[in-house]
Amino acid sequence: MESQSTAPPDAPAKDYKSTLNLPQTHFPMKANLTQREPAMLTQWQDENLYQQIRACEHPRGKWVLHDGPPYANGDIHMGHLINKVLKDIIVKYRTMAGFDCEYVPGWDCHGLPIESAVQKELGPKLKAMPPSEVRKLCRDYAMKFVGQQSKSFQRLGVLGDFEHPYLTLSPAYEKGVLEVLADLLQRDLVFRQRRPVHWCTYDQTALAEAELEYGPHKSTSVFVAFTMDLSTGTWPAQFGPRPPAAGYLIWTTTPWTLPANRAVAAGPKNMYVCLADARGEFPSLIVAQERMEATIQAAAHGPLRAEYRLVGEPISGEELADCAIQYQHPLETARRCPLVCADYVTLEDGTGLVHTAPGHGAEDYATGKQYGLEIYSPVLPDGRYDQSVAEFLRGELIWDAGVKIIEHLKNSRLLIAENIIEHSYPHCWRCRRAIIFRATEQWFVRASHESPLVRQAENFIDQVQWIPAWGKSRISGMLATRPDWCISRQRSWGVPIPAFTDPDGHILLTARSTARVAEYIGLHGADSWYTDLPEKILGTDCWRDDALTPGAGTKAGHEFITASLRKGSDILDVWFESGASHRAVLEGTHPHLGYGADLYLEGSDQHRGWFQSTLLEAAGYRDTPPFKAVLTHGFIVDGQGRKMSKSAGNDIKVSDALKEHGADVLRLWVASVDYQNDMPCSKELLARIGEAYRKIRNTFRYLLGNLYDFDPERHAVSPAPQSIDTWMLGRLDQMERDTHAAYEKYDFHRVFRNIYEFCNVDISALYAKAIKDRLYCEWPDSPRRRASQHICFLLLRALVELSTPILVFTADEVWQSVRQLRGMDKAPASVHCVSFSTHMHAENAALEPWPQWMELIESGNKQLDELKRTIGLGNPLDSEAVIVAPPDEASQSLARLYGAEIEDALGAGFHRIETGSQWQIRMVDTRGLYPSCARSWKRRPDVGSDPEFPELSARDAAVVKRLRQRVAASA
RNA sequence: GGGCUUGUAGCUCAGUUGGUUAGAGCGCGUCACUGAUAAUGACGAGGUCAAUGGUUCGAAUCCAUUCAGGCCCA
Repeated sequence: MESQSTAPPDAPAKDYKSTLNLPQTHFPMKANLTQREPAMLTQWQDENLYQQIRACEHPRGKWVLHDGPPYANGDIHMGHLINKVLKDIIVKYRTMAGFDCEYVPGWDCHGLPIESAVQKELGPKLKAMPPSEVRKLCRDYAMKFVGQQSKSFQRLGVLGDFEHPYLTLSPAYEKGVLEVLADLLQRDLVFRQRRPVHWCTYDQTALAEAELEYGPHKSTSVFVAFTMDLSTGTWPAQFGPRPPAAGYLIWTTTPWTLPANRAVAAGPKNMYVCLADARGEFPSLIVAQERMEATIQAAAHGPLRAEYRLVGEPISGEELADCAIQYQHPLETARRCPLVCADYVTLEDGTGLVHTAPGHGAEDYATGKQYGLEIYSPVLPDGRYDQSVAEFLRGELIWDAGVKIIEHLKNSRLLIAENIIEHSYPHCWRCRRAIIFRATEQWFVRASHESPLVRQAENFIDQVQWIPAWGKSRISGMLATRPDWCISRQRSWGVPIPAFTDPDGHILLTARSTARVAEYIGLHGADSWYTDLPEKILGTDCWRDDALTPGAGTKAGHEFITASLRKGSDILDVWFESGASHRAVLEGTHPHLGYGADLYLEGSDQHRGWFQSTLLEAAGYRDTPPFKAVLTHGFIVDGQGRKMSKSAGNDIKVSDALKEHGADVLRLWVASVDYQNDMPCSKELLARIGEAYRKIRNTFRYLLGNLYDFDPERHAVSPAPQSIDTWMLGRLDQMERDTHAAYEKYDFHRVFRNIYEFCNVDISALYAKAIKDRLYCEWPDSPRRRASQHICFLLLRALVELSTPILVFTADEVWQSVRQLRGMDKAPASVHCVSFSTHMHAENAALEPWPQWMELIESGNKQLDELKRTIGLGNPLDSEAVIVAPPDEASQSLARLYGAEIEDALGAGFHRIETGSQWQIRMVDTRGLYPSCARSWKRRPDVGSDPEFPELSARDAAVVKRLRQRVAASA
């Protein structure tokens, strides 16, 4: 007798489960990526998958993404991950789209961080070691991290020529770097000039910003009056009548730099006033209005005990400079120096007038350059004054000179006040001693705004596609304000600047000599610069060439006796090295890739870094840009949008995330966020992506499971026009086109959304639900079932293809199951060797009139929910869909045509058609109306129509009969 | 402080040239199914569109300012 539930536990009825076509697959639901991925990776490497892909046909030709070299230092972090994964997604997509995309990974191997790390390990032993020894240790250090990072990148599923990466320490690369330098020299774009650098007088070496440690330091600060030469310029009327004597009052914490003073800087917008001594005994003083009180106080307690007070009106720094009154140098009475304007002058302390020594400070240097001041630095490497200073200071250690200078100023009655202050000051990271700024000779590339090189670079910028578009304004802005490029570093670990100096101080660094050294280093490596003799490197006893003379002039046809030459000890800025990769790699070590890469892809910080150095170098000697497009990504931030850092404790380690989620989940995360902005990442977010991954994986599993007996060659059937199959095909077509468009535009989060929502909504909630009955219950070969299987096959194929660039492991895992399907044994062994299916499905696809049915289905679902809550209707199969159609014949026949599809889409047991004024649907509880079929669990009036199977519906009875016949026939 | 840039539901994202009641998926809550089962389905609740001021008949959208982030500089 009828029971209330569909499958009573104690039902005596026959078990028809074995007669159903239930899904069968070995594809596991649980991904277990942490184990499976490394195993797949090993297999890829054993089979040399990358070379297999290279060997495939690539009908659309070469397309080059040129890798920016990460620094060979430390473990990889999330920044590396997004960069490499984005690159890999693009390379894989374009490969599957028919392009020949060779991916040559590179590493930046030279530079300070490695050298510092090695020096730290060495400690005091360092001093006794020649550069070539240090360089060997640096090389070992770099190579260790190249190996480590290479492994990590590959673990992320990145495919490329990891067997033959490009390394900036390889002789072939170094050769390319020097060739670029030679080309720039050829075009007169390299020059030599003094510039202040951080200098440790104890270790007698230049230091980089990263080698400084800021800590408290006691300095003697002095207020010094720089006597104005009132015979120059015009005394400003606002200050009242011209006094007999006056001075610019400066304040400094480094009195030892006073000998190198070349100007006084005023803030152009600051207001300046004139102070007069109450007793008329001392010169008037010019100071910033805001510093007036502090100055009067200081002067009152200073050695002169002067009592200053305000006279006249204030004027701006700009106006003051316009008065053009020079001053007498405090230590060289014959020298006259100007008052200039500088934006960095602050009013927080001092006098608002800044003592400017262009040879002893970065800002002072900039001001010096701007006003054409002498970059004067009379300090020797050991911290003693040279012979060019006042006699009483010659040979004096600068750290001890302060006292003498102050004494001298006191005697000249120029010292208005002095006191000891403690402030934060840079110290050498190695010896912990205070450092100084000291101007030394440096090599520069002419890259400031007026330079022809920058004009060419700006021209290039217009020809490049910047993604996102604002990258263009960003790099343009940087280029417009940049100074000349200082390319020399006083270091050992890098590519030497191949300059030679003869005993008379003539310097040899020309296009010709550099090209010669490039060739030599290309053969013997840069180490040979440190070990081999000049005559061997240059290959001649006498080299006739242009020379830089000691007086900074040039001399043509100078004869350099090579045996007497001294090799320069400077190396090139590492940015110069990586900026030459277009020459060293694309035209050098991998010439088939060619100049003019299709794409550079790095973090947006590289607008100042690699993009710019590449652009500048190329602009120095090429007519076309080094890249056709530049794509940038943002930086990782945490769940709150704050930057990630170890100290903040919100950082996520790649190794941890990999251990927890596997590479494909991390790759899916990269694809899921809009990388053009900051990319939020947190444990929570990754867990969320893990769920998305499982949904996609289960969709694959469902599709595979229902294809266990399907042979696309033999069973492919076009779906009936009214079938939901046809709608599914229409959605697939739409989704494929949209996803390809998104890939083309590098819009990976749109790719992700398309795929994910397609799995969730179109397949899982609608299609898979609707075709369950026909797949499970119909005769295996029935056209209705085969048509749906055909669609499942197309869905599977499209989904696996479209997700391959992102889910590189899972897609290949799915692919192995696809190959096991009937008739698929000829498919490529790896999905990575598959090209995208070119056929879209539009010709068979039609979405109409499904939007209308979707509304009915939505309404039906709501009613089912209502029935569930009110009368406890659990299973939709225990309901029927009453489709109410308008009375016209067209509507009625439409309803008859689609009725069964709507029934299935709702998971209902039966449907009827009624006539009404407008389209409607009504869900009816049929538990008291029809019996339930023991096989399909559908409640329908035709259950029991076959007397032989009273518990089955007509369709199920027929199928079971046929099965019985087949079993009998085969027996 | 300067250049570039971001801010729409708990999360990730859509929101065309300004135009009804701002959308999706996930997550969350409730329920159902137990023949996709450590799966699956249904329904539901979530938003002052960062804030303020302006332009407009009308602003998430245009303008200004502010706040909070990010990268690069100083």
